[in-house]
Amino acid sequence: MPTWEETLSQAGCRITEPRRAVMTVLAQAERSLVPQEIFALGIKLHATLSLVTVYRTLELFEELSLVRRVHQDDKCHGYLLTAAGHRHVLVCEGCGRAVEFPGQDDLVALIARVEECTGYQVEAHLLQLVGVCPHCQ
Amino acid sequence: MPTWEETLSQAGCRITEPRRAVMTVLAQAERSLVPQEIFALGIKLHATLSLVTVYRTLELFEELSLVRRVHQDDKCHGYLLTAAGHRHVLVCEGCGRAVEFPGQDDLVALIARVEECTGYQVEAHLLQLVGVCPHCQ
DNA sequence: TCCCTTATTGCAACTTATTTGCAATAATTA
DNA sequence: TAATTATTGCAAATAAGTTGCAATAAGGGA
Repeated sequence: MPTWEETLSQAGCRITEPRRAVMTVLAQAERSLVPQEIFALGIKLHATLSLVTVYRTLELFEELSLVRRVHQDDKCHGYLLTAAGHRHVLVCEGCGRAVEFPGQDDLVALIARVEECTGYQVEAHLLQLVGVCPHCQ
Repeated sequence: MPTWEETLSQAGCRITEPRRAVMTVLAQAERSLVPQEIFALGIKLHATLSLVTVYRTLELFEELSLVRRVHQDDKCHGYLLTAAGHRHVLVCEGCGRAVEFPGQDDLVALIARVEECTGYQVEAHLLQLVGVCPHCQ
């Protein structure tokens, strides 16, 4: 598994201080963060960081699958570092802390059935769980 | 199953032209619509409809579970009329057409397993499928 | 049916979120 | 180290959603 720096280089992108700051913030976060939050934390690491750059960096990172967006009922668009092999997220409604879990298999049967019933061809799925984490219980 | 008018009345809310327009638009839509779209269609039914009212109406309808929000990769917050008993949506990435499907059972096992692994208490889930509908294939 | 109460509406202004153009800056490659 | 060009940050524009408030209209009761 390549490092994020390698992923960036291979895509012909540069490794810069702002990007490093965003990545560090996300790596240290134990919950999903919105751009504003990433900016607020990131500026401590790179004093001239701008919010615009945070947006652009997140867009790039998402294209490269380095981060993923998580959807929440109210605020869409929290960002989370992508963990290898994991595709689903469980977000705590109390503190926003997030854990990832595998769980492809359970969906395969479901998706096959839905495809048959509806005639749709299913290309992707969005599965997120919302709950209360051990800390918040 | 009560009509939406009954649901509104029982909640102490009034049945107004703007609300009727929003409901009609959603009932006739075969895909999820964003507030702007609902406004554009709704103004044909009620000439003085305003976008502000659309937002407020959608908020109310969502509280009363008359409509549901659907999330999409890019644009969050499309709205869809709630069908009874159905909790999941399959959205066509071509035209936005949406169908609903049941599918609780498959998730029960998955959720139980995730709860055990993570220590989280799962309260809700967001499952949406994205695919290509028969029309668009 | 008309009146009265009060929920609802629409306007205008505001806040928040996100995007874009562009000149200055800094990362890489030779 | 110099040259090339991706990237940055500013400022301004755009988009999305919210709020205060006076005017309006729904619906219960006389």
